[in-house]
Amino acid sequence: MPGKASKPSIKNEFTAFKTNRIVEVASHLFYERGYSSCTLDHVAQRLGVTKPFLYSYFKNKEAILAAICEVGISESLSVLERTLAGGHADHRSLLAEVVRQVGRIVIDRQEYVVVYQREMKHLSAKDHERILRLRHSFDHQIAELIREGVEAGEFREDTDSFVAVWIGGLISWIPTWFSPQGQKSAVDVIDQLVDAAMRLAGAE
Amino acid sequence: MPGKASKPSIKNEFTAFKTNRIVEVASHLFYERGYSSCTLDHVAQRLGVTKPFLYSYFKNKEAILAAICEVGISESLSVLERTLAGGHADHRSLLAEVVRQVGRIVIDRQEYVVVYQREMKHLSAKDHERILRLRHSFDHQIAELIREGVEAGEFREDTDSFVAVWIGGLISWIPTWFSPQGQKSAVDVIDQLVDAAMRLAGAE
DNA sequence: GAAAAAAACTACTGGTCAGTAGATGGGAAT
DNA sequence: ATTCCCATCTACTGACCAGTAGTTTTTTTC
Repeated sequence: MPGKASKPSIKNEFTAFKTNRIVEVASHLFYERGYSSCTLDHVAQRLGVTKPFLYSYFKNKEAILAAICEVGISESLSVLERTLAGGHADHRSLLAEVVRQVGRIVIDRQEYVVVYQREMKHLSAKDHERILRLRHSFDHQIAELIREGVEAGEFREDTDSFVAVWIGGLISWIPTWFSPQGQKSAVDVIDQLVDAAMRLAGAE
Repeated sequence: MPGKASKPSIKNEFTAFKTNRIVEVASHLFYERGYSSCTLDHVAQRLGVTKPFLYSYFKNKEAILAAICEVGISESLSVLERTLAGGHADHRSLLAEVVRQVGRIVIDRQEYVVVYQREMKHLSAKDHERILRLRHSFDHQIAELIREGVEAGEFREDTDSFVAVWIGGLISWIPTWFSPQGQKSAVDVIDQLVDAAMRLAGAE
């Protein structure tokens, strides 16, 4: 059961491993077929187990979805906070670095992010609210970063801190069109993303 | 049945009206509950009719979805072409005008656009391909507009025409966060959108 | 206004699926 | 070796739903 803080032990590691595998496989299938059209029998089959197995690791189908939805945003938040803490010279390079790292996450976690965006509304009110708070915290910190950067004269002074939302959109949009098999490599896309974010912030 | 070119007549107008109402109501319910979780009985009930009624206007559930998905992109395309035709002075104002108009469409047709993005994968291969072609045509024409603008020296010369995709992302992202009840009015958002698009294109 | 045609309805089917009760079997403890 | 326990499974239920067959109601036609 995720969200439970336990002492580390061989047993807990096994449990964590299995929980994780369920989330991985479910995420992939939800991505392919959509949450409502993907059955738990499908997920179980792909894992080589049976449906009741899933129910000993998750309360119900929705709990699996919640676990999936949390991955992208909580990783992004922790990268954001780590980057803000590690002393970067100026707001410009700070923003660039955050965008670069989060861009990497949404590309690596592409399917999780897409499932989150598409299926969010199937979350229980509680899970929905919790995850939305994480998202708002992220946007808010980016907005703050931009506000400070404008004050410091590093971004064009007519830049509204609301561009944080536009930059968030840029990032969130990637997983819907990016394909690892496409012509553009992940690195190319991330470079372009960083460039686009800097343009939006007015940092030339 | 949509996609049928018939002589105008009172009868056809009635049919078109009913078809349209089905699409409207279905779009709203698909938006709220998701395509797979929304039953045709629900749609019928909301319309004050019964399920077989729907089947005399659409072949099946997927056909209703296809009709919904087509709205946003086909309106955007026709606005794009109208704007390109109506002689605008320069590429800068041409791009601004297209973005403004399409921004207006995605806000007005918010629910249609979101359903399209979320539920696209439930379309039949045929419908999916047809609608994707429309989308690509749009992106391609924007890319062309930017390429010409760069050549004409109206946009920064280091602007890759791939920013068309980023601008498309900016636009497509709006319906997922914009709320008519929110603090920001539609006009504000569109103004900001146009500003953001111009920054991405490197038109200062 | 009767007959024919069109439109919409009632009532059903066959299949699907989240979630559960109780069985089973293999490892740990005594 | 026997008991117990935990993980997992088999087998089921109750509800739901896309799509349809055949009937009724309304409109059109003559």
